[in-house]
Amino acid sequence: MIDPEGATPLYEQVADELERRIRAGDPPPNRVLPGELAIAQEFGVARGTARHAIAVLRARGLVITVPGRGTFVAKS
Amino acid sequence: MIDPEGATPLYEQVADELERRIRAGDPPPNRVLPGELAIAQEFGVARGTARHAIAVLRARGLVITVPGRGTFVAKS
DNA sequence: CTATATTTGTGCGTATGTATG
DNA sequence: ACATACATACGCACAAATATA
Repeated sequence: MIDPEGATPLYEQVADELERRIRAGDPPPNRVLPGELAIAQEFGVARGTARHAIAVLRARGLVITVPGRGTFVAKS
Repeated sequence: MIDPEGATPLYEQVADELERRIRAGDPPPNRVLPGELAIAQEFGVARGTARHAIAVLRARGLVITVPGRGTFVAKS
């Protein structure tokens, strides 16, 4: 699922996978995404990489991050 | 005692010092360790660093943490 | 039963240092 | 010089569990 040796950056691979899930309705709109640590652990990457992936989703308008609360799936 | 400039990470230095105390019987088995905030203040580190140090002690099997109660010295 | 205080759990934001390609 | 990735460390805020008044 995640290929550390691949040409595309890890944070992009993680972002793509998370986007795939969101579009599949997991998690649904207005629900929180797993936290940075949870994502980092699941994908076996550093927290910074998980953060970077979330930033990509934010740039894509898929999620909204609220400091101290979490990252929510934007209502499409 | 704690060297912020040292090569070894702060959380490890704190963990080592706490282990030294535990082995010296302070605190004794089944007694609670100082809380994360107390440890952080005493050593002049952030709470996250104190948490990390406690996690190390837990991994070493020296302490057991109970949410909402505290961290206890494991009976050796 | 409710309220409060304490402690751990979680989550985010940020900064710095190191290593690699 | 730059991008990627990891590790460490700081801070802040809120949630959950526990104990007690």
